[in-house]
Amino acid sequence: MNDGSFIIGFRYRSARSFSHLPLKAPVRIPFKFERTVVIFETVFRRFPMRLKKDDKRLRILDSAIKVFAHEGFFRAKVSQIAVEAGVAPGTVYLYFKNKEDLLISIFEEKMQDINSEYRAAIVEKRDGRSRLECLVRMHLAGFQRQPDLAACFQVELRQSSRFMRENVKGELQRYLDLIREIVEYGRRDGSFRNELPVRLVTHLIFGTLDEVVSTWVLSGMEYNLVTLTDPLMDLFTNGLGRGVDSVELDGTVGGRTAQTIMSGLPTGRR
Amino acid sequence: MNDGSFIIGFRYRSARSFSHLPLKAPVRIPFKFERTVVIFETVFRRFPMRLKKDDKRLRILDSAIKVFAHEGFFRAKVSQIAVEAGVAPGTVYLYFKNKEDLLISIFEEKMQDINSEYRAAIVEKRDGRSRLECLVRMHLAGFQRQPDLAACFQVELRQSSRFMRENVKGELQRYLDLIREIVEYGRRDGSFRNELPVRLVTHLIFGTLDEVVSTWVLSGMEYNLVTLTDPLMDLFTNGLGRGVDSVELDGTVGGRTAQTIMSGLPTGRR
Amino acid sequence: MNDGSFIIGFRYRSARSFSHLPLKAPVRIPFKFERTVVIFETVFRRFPMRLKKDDKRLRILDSAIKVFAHEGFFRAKVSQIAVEAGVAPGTVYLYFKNKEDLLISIFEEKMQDINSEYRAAIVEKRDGRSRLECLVRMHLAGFQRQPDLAACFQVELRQSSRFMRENVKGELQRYLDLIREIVEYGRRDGSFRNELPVRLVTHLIFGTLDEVVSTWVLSGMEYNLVTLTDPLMDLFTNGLGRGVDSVELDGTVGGRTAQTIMSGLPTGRR
Amino acid sequence: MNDGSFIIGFRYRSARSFSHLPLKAPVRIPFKFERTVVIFETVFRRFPMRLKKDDKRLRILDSAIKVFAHEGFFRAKVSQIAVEAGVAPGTVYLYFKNKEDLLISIFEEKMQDINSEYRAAIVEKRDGRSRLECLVRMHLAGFQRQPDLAACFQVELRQSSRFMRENVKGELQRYLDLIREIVEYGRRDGSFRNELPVRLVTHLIFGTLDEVVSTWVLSGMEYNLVTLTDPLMDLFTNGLGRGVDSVELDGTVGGRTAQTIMSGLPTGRR
DNA sequence: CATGAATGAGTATTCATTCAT
DNA sequence: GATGAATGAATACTCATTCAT
Repeated sequence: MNDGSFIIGFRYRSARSFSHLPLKAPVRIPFKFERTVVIFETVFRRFPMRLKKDDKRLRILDSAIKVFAHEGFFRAKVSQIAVEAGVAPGTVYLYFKNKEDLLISIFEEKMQDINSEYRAAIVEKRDGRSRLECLVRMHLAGFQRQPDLAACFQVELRQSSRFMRENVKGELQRYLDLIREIVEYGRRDGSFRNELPVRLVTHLIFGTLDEVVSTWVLSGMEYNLVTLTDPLMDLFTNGLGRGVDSVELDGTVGGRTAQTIMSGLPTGRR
Repeated sequence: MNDGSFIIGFRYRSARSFSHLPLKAPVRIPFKFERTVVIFETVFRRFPMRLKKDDKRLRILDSAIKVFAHEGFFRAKVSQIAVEAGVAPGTVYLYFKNKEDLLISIFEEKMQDINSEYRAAIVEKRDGRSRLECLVRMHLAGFQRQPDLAACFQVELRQSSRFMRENVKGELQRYLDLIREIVEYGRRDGSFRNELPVRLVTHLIFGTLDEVVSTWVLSGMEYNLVTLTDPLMDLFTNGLGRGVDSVELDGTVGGRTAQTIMSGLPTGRR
Repeated sequence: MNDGSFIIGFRYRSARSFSHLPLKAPVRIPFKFERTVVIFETVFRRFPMRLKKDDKRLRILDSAIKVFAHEGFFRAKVSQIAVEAGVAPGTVYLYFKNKEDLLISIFEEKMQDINSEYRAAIVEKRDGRSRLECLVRMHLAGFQRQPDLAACFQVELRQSSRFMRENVKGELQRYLDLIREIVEYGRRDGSFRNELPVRLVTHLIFGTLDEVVSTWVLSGMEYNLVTLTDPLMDLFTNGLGRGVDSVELDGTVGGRTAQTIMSGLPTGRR
Repeated sequence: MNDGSFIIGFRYRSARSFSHLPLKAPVRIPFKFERTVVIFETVFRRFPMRLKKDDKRLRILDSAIKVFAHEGFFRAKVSQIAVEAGVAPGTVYLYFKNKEDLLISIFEEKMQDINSEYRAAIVEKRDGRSRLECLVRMHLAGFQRQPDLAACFQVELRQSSRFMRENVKGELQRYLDLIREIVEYGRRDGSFRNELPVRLVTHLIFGTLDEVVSTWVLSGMEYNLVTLTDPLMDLFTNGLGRGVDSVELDGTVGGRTAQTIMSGLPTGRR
């Protein structure tokens, strides 16, 4: 859809709504449009900004998260989402192109927030291992905090073939990039082995986190996800192996590591 | 719309009906009828099809795998599956309760085969590491051999809430059990560290394999999955941390690495 | 979509349904297809022909005529048509692609009948004037006999832009051709003036018939259309003029003509 | 979809908003937003639009003509009309009761103008034939000058059942009356035959003009309508029959022609 | 067992119209 | 008067499932 053309202006919406933005192009307008949107609206607008509309849009998006999480994408009814959001069904279509756009938007916008937030937190850590631990912890904590969003991400999002085809290369890719950068950073600072197949490691990390969260979602979200951070970090960094050679040299290493790993695991789960 | 092409024959007509013809040209049964159709159904149509029932059931199941993989569960039409299988739509319901049952059955029956086959192969390996490698290799090779099944397992199967709720504890659980047993076996024979959180390790292994296969499916299945076996095994056993080789040279490195790795962790949390 | 592949079979319909046809290609299958359909089904079919289906299709078509005539195309509900035909709404879509296809089919099939029937009747007349009168009479009588069809033709059919674009050059054009042929025939046999602008005359005749029928439809179909045949023929052949020159030569011509013209007109209408 | 054209403004946003710009390029307002859109809405937007109300009402009416002509009544969107007129959708409802009222108003008001104008022109002609010719010429020229209006009249107006029922007796009737009066006037002054069935003649004239214009509209308005005036007048006055010239030479021809014409008619019917 | 014509419940989406600002 | 965001009624069409043959 995006053919590089510019669209300036938007449906049913006063241009002024964006006047509070610094407006460096491109500005994504989250309505029905599928193109880059730019506004050169520069001067002398004195009427007040009404942000209630954004509120409405957000309410619809959050309702969609809730309904998709509980009903599943295909079973979810747009009218139900509208009711949850306290709007009429038609209103949903003022803000989203269609039901699938709703699903895609959930992913894009929430993932965008996640990418920004995580990246900001991660760059403050000074070594690869800390960065990885930071990511793991935030990943688990984030889904724990927003279970419906977790359900959407882990299950429903995969319903959309358009999503699968187009968006893996979008925000999700940026998430994978973040992981990859952490691995590469860790490789350089000596946290991780130098010869690591980076792409595969990225899959290992993401796949494991994904699987752990999926299992948590499907199990009814009954335990604390975040407690898995430490043992996961241990697995990531040390693997399953006895560290055969080092153990041979120093039997105590295993023991010390063991304590570290075990601590923090929910006892009930094991 | 009429472009001068000819359509001969009809939908919902078993493709099998034409199997006695010397048809060399690819015979495609349309779901959308936007193609030329010709029937050479000329003679002696009364000889019975000698096909065992199980054959028919299996054909339907395999058609379902194909169609689900290509169209997605919700977009797949039962009539499509029937045509691919060379039966009437009603016939599908002689063998399966409904569309979802088809999906569940795919998983249950194929997974059962996989569980049996893999287990048989694995018990022949005499140590945990070999067993894990055997599993990884079979997992990757298996999906590589049956891409449609892979697509079903990785994506479509998650559509069914009934599946998600009931069947995770079925054959999939037995697959996870197989992984867990391998890990425990390896722990006992010294292949793996003794203190491993087994369940988490299982997720790490399964999640990684899952993610690797998913990525392969979504990337268009263009590369060779099986070649990932060795690097994956390395990651599983050794993790990301700097490790073994350097340890051989300098026993203290292991310790140092451990310290380095741990540093930066919020002390309060450990 | 048409990639040159062959598709064998058609939707939900036994090929035998067409076995009663002489099957000179092309055979229009009135389902969802938008292409010519040909069957080379030649031999040894012993099962009985079930023509009930055609009956059902016809019932739907006739219901559509009735509902379109009374409600108008856009206001007509497919479900209403189904109810009138005594079938389920979904059944309509087994026989017609969509609502507009229903409208187009009404026109095409009924117009086809009309063209065949009228042409057959007309060729038996041996001079242009008789042929024209035959056409006028059949046109008026035909609509008089089927008022709902008349309403469809005169009003509803024009709703369909697809109709307007594509079908004016189809069966309707064949009707106009019939008129044109009559005019040309009459020109050759001396019934009509030699220098007539044939196309314009065709419009004059068709437009007048159309207008007369439309007026009749819109007036509530309260009077007898057929009685207008003779006066219309007089107008067509003699025009409005006093036949100035001839009248000058022979005053009686006007009178004789007058009697001819007036006879047969419904007195109530004038 | 993107044909390189620029569209300035956006949906539901008054095009008028841009009327103060030195816009030379054609400004097309999109209804479907599949084009590049740019807004140069930069400055001093507070000067009031000095447009009389009647001007606004007229602009809406003219937009409606354009949109109805291009889209058809049912497919036309009120919002489309509003954008074309440079007003908000709600504004349309300040001037017109609803969408259908818009259609009716087009007819009533434009037809009123036509009736007045034509009548004024016609009364200046001193004999029936000249009057008829004047009407034919004005009819053809009028539609030629306003093709959108022609399309509305010929096609869209028939969509409205309310129109068909109520308004045929309104301004359209006055147009038919005008024709009838011309015929009667011509009858009295000897231009036309005395015994003409006036109402039928009115249909003949109106139907022919209507058909000729419809054909012109549907053919893409590619030829000059007005040039049809003379041949149409000839047809109206002289009909199709062999006539005048030969009569001058041989008075008996008229009789013979009459006989020839009549022969072949079913005697019983006359 | 097989068939496939018929069913009819179910829903995303549109757009004329309103009314608070 | 003018606006345009919000409304919500209205409906064509699909397709899983059934059951008479």
